[in-house]
Amino acid sequence: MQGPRYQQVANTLIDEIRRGRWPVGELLPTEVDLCERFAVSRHTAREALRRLREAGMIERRQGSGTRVAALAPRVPYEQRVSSIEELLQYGKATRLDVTRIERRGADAATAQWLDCQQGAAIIRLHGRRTDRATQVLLCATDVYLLATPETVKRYGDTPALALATMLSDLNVSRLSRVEQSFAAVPMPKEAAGELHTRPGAPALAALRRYFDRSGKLILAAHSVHPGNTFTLSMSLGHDVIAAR
Amino acid sequence: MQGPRYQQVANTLIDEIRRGRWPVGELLPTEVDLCERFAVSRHTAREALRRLREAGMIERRQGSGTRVAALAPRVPYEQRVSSIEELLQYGKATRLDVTRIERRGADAATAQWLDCQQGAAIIRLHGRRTDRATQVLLCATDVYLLATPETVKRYGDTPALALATMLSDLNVSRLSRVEQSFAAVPMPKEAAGELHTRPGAPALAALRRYFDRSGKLILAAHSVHPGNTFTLSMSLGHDVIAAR
DNA sequence: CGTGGGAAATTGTCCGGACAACCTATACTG
DNA sequence: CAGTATAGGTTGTCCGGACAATTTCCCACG
Repeated sequence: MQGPRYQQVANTLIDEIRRGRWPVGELLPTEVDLCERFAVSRHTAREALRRLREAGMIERRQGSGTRVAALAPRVPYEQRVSSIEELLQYGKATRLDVTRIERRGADAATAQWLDCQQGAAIIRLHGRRTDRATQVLLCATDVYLLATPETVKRYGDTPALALATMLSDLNVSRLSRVEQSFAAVPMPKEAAGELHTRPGAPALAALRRYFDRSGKLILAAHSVHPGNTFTLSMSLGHDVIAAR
Repeated sequence: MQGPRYQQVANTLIDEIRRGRWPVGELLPTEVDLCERFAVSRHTAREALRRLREAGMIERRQGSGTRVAALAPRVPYEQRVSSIEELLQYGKATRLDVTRIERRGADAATAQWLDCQQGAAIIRLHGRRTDRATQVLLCATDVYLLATPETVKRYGDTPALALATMLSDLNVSRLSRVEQSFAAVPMPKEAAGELHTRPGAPALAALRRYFDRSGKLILAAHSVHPGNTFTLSMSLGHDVIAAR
C-alpha cells in the first residue's frame, strides 16, 4: 500500500465492493464509521468516497446514505473518458498483455498517427487488453512509437519490460493531453480471431495519441473493440458534480 | 447568485475566464489570493477550483500554480466533442430535418434514457442530420422528451416549429451538461434505407442526454451514423502553454 | 559565467470541529 | 387508522490550522 491515505482507503473499498462485501444497492458504512475503521478524519474519508462516486461505483444521497451503484448491467462494459483521470482509471482497471514486439517502417496511416515520414523506423507492440476484475477481453491494441535511440533503449526489449516501462511513462506527471478518435468499422480479419468474433462484424476502432507536457507525442495506440461488448461514455459540462 | 459558496466562486471564475480576464496560459491567482478576494476558507476556494479543473478550464501543478487551459484546435470533417461549445458548434454546422413527430408510451430503453416510468407519455421526433456546407447526410436521429403539459405545448406542434423551439432551448444559457455514450452496432433496418446503407453494416450509435442548470434532463437524442462517413474525435487534458 | 543549493512560493494532503440540509422512521394526534 | 409532527441519523457545506511535496527563482560558490 502506498500513495495518499485517501487513495488507500478508496482502493480498499473498491476491492471489497468488487468482492461483494456490499451487494449492489446495499448501504455502505457511514462516513463516521469509515473514519473509525481507517483511523482517518472525515475529510479524508470523504475524499476516498468522492473517488468511488466519480468512478461510478457508489451513489450518495444527502440524509439517506451511500449505496453501491448498479454496474450498468445494460452495457457489458463502459469506458468513461471525460477527463484524463478517468482515462488513467481505465488504464488501471485493465491489463494489457503484450504478445508481440517488432521494429518496422511506418506505413501511410502509421506515419500520420506518429506525425513522421513514411518509412521511418518505428516500434510496434501488439497485445490484448482485459478487465482486471472480470477478466473480460476488451480489445486488441497496437501501440506505435518512433524508434529513436532513446525509445529503442527504453522499449526495444522484452515485452514485459517494455510494458512496465511504458506504464510508468504514462503517469500523470508526464502525461498532459490525449487526443482520441473513434469510428465504427468492420472487424478486421487479423483481430477477429483473437477477439472471438467474425470478420466484418461491427467494431469500434479507437485511435489515441498521448502527448507530454511540452506537446511532444509520446505514442499512438490503435484499439479494436467488439461492438457488442463495449460502450464509450463521456460527460461534458461544468457542474458535473452538482447534478444527480 | 445562489447555491453553495464554492459554486458561486466557481461561476464567477468561469465567467471571468470566458471574458478573457486571464488569457490562455496565464497564471490564475493563488488559492490564498482567492481566499482573500472572496472571503472564504482555502478549503472552499479549492472546492471551486476543483470544479474548474474537472470542467477542463484550468490546469494545476503542485509548486507551480494554476493556469488557464488551452482549447483544442478544430478539425473540419470530424465531430469534436471535448466541450459543450464544440458540441454546439457541431449543432450549428449541421441541419436537422424533422420528418415525423409522434406521441407514444416509453418502452424499456426510452424509459431508462429519460429516467421515467415505462409507458410514460413521451414525444418522439424523428429526423435526419446533414452537414450545412457539404450537404452530406450524417445520421438518423430520434429525439425523445417527456410529454409534460409544458413540453406538449412547446413541442407538440408542427415539425418546423418544434425544431426551431428546441434549438432555441438548447442554447448555452440553459444547457449545462451533456452525457454521451457511443457504441458500434449493426445498422438497424429502419435507418438503413434513409441512410443509403445496407442493414447490418457497421454503424456508430450515439446517445446524448442534455441537462439544464438545475440538473434536470431536458431531452435525450439517439443517432445512428454510418461507420464509413463519420468519425468521433475528442481531446482530453490541455495543450501546453508557451511559457518562458 | 555556469552551477548547485537553498529559500520562497504554491498546491497537495490531513486533521479537528461546527452547523445546515435532507431523509427516514417513529411517535403522536385527529 | 390515516396523516402529521418530531427526533435522530447521514451527507453537504464551511471554517481554521498544520505540514508535506513540488516547483521556481535567486544567490553564493566554484
